[in-house]
Amino acid sequence: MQVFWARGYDSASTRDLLEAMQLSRSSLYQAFGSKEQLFLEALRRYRENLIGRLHRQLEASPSALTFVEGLFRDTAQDAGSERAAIGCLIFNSASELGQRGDLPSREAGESVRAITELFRQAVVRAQSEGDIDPHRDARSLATYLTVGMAGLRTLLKSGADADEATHVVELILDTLR
Amino acid sequence: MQVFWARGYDSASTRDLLEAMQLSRSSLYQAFGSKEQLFLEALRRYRENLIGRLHRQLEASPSALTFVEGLFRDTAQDAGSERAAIGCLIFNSASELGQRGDLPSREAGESVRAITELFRQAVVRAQSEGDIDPHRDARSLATYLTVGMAGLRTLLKSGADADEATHVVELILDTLR
DNA sequence: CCATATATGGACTATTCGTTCCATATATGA
DNA sequence: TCATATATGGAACGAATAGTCCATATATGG
Repeated sequence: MQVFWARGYDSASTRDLLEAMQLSRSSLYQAFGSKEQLFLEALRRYRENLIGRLHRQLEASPSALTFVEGLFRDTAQDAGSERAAIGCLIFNSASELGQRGDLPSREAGESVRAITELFRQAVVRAQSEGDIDPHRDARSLATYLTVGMAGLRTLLKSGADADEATHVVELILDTLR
Repeated sequence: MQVFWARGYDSASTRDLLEAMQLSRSSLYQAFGSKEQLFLEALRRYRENLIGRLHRQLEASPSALTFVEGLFRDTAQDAGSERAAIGCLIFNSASELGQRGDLPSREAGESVRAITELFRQAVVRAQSEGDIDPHRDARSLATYLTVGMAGLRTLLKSGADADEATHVVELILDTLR
């Protein structure tokens, strides 16, 4: 998974994948059938891990707003790190695969939508907690947060420092209030 | 250039490039020396075209704010088109090449910064025109717009429709006012 | 018109790509 | 212990990869 994560779908070679998985060639094709299938499994697993973890964090948070704030601030603070340079597999894949119509492309789109859905739940809860105006459209605000996170990740990849990223994050979060 | 644009740096094969440029193998290597050099030239040319065009649009605009608004709204309205699926070479490259340290990667980062600089000029002018509070930090607002555009492009690649994108764009633009 | 310089077509490297195949090793169940 | 199923290592596949080379075409300048 880390191989697809760091190098992207097309550029990840089967040799890299075999080495990372400590697996023989035939074992991989016996277990997954193709590079495409392996990618689909890796992406789904990444998504379920991510969404699951974020969901638990959201539930454990004193308020949905502080969860969103913490998520964005932590991401910004990560500027310059190895993690920030690699980014997020979901946004990486969406950017690389675009709308090319095959299964990996559609799966990437689905994963972006799953992130938006997570954000939507957070927004709805923040509305019920009085932190966001309940009359505002939760779905649009959620998509806005997805756009903010996707853009932030691209900014970090372009080499922005933590200061710059943090200022931007505060501007993004201002919209919620 | 369209080849790098549509397929990315790594995945663009020399054969595709030759065909698109109507050029023979030896001619390409005589003229550019390597695929990397060719990419650098293509990216610089794309950037100068883009920045130049946006600069002219900005100058021709009745106000800097309407220029920014028009740019974002037009991009959102493009949802579902071929153009939107391909995205922007600069953000595509920044996302693909990340911080991997080589020349193409650094050039992609520079190009993102060039976009931010264009936005900064627009913000400064909008401040002088009374559309944006002059006390706000123009540089942060400019980076915010870069993040908004990068995120918007990722959203469009993930298959969002024009309605969704337009709502998000209005939220992005609200921050300026 | 001829000599020289540059541009080009296309065959040719060596390597890597994703995938298949088969012979052998290991595990499982009777 | 033996038969059978599954997992694995490694060789091999044809196609595609970036890049090189040379012989020929084309253009240029005297």
